[in-house]
Amino acid sequence: MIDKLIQHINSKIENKLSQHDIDLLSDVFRTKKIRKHQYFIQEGDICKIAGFVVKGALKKYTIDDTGKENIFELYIENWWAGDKESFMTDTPTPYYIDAYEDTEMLVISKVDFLSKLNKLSFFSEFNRALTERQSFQLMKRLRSSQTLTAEQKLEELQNTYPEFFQRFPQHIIASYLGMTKETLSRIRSNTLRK
Amino acid sequence: MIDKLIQHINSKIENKLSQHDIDLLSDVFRTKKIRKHQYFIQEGDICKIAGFVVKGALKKYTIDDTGKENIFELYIENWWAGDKESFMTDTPTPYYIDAYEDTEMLVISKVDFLSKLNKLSFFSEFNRALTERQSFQLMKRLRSSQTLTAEQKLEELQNTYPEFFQRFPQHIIASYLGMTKETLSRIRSNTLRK
DNA sequence: AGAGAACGTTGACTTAAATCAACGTTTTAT
DNA sequence: ATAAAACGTTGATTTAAGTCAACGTTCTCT
Repeated sequence: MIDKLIQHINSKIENKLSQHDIDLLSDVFRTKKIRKHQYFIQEGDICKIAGFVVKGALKKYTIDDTGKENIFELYIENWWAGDKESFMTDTPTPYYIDAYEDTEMLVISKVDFLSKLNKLSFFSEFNRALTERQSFQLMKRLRSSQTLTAEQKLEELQNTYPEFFQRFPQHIIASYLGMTKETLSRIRSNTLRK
Repeated sequence: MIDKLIQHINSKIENKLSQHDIDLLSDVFRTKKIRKHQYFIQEGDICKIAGFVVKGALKKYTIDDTGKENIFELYIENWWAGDKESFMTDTPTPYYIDAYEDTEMLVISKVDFLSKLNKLSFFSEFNRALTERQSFQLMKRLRSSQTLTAEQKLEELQNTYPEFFQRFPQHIIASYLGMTKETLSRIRSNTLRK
């Protein structure tokens, strides 16, 4: 199971991992299974672990005062799930993350992350690249959120992460895009008609 | 002039900079002045430099097909201006950055950034912290963009960056918040009335 | 196999914010 | 000093998307 993580890290760094690195990774990551509908984190938690999705699907969202879910991230295989801000700064998370499918993750504690991984040059390089990439994606999403119409947002997501449409139902995709399920449904029937 | 940069970096890292570090920084950063209305970067540029604002104010924006400016970032003293994605990945930027006031910056080339700074542990620590912080802020802004009303967005900005309201006119603030100047004006007159 | 939940669609109506336009005030440049 | 540009406000109108509600279909669990 650690293989998928090794592959993932290898794909993002310059030099392949040594056997020693691999042993160390096997040591600090542990398996965590989350059944459908179960929480990985809940609002108010101070996140002590972060997780790499080996198999399954999850969603990250807030719940507003009317009880509505606002979804911000969707995770499938090879994504990192968690609230990095809560993890790094020891502050309560505003998010929930729960499994939309039965999920298997490799998780690491903050203690191990800081004391064992982050001082390894391969890992800090990997982590830097990942953080940077996430920040580019966030900037793009903010831009889309502020400038695109609902129809354009849908089209962009279909180009960027087509796999989401295979894994999540429409009402979840709609919330991720910041629109209602009704709006998404209408856009789809309009664009099909063309 | 380099003093402001030194102070800024010192405030974000564990151990203070040594004289040697300071000399090195003085060496790789050069001064750049930008007069009001002049560009720092333009759409299509591959950004070869990034800059620290010593004095002045700038805005980062795209221009849509109708010619409208959509503002995404505002920079004043002690902010880093540039398109990091273009800078790091050598891709054309979609943004313009221009000076809203006469501005003085300390700029660094990508070559020096990679070959001289990033291998210094104090700088990579600083850079990591900065990138991480920006990514947290972006997540928060995306969340606000998707879940808050215009009135709530204004209130949040007044709490987060009250200094922007002293430095930029309302129509620029409005665009930064993803609303029109008319909407911002109406919100203000409504909330004053209360 | 059957009940209930989850999901997607459609229609009628509402609403927050955008657009369009006009106008007064302030700032800027020469 | 003065003309032009930049800025902010207000009113009338439009519009994209949200809300509310009903209904049919498809999963899912036991």
